[in-house]
Amino acid sequence: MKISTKGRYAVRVMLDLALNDKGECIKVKEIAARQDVSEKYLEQIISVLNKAGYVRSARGAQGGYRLVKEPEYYTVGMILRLTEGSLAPVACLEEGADLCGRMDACETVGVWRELYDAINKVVDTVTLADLMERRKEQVLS
Amino acid sequence: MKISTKGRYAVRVMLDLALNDKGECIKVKEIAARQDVSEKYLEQIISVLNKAGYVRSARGAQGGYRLVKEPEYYTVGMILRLTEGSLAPVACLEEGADLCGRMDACETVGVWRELYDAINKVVDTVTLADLMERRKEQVLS
DNA sequence: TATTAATCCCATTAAATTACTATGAAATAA
DNA sequence: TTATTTCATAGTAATTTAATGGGATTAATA
Repeated sequence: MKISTKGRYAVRVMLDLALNDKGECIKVKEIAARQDVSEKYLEQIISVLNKAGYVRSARGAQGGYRLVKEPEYYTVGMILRLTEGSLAPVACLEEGADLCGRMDACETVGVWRELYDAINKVVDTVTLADLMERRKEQVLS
Repeated sequence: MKISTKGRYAVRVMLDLALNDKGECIKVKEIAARQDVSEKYLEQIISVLNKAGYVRSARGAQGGYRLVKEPEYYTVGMILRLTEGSLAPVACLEEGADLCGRMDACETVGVWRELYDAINKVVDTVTLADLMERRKEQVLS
């Protein structure tokens, strides 16, 4: 039941882009340095964000990335689902899952559904803007 | 963010013992047949439940397992934590985790903590007795 | 136009985890 | 004493994770 580095790093990349937005492109190298993670690995992760249209890239010298929409727009859930896949705690709850033969006899699927709902509720409620706000509170205290 | 078969099977084993309790020992072979999972694999899982004192074993012919306490006593959370380990979505929230250097600067740990709380709330609220009850409702409908 | 700095793309890999499988010893009822 | 069961430990194939590496492409700039 762990979120992988891929998902966690993706959230941190998006937040980094939001926090350091000065109207210019931000390079992977900068993000990697600030977040202290492998540049090459971040490259892969941000490529997923790029293909999904969450960030826009500029190639060549002085290139880099920026968020396409406002920080209010992106929820942690969107980012995690994109990078981690479904957040369902069991495969049979995934959208488009081939239905399990025990489904109607299954006494446990109910808990997993509740768990799934609880997880979704949390991650879909928090946006990048919320995380930015929290940071400000941290700095003040 | 998946619960492994180990954790899921453990819940099913415990529930199977609760549902099929007739005052006698229940053999792994029976449970494996009912739940349609590998006997040998279940043996390993139930051994964890045994060592934790959740079930009691009787060795030899006519041996088997039974729940130590009432189904009301066991929450899904207890069983999952025992078999899966901590349900924390990130390692730094685990009890006894060596603290991350970025902890105080970390803008994301807040969401993970909320997620952790939400997960714990669900799994700690549901007991085996609740699952037994749900099953009855399923059969009636 | 040449250089430099960046993204883009694809392949590889070491380590860990998952989900078993196998073997055989030890205990106990009949 | 035999059949049946748990107990303990080791092995293993497949998958996933978390990267690393090499090189092609693009674009600003000197």
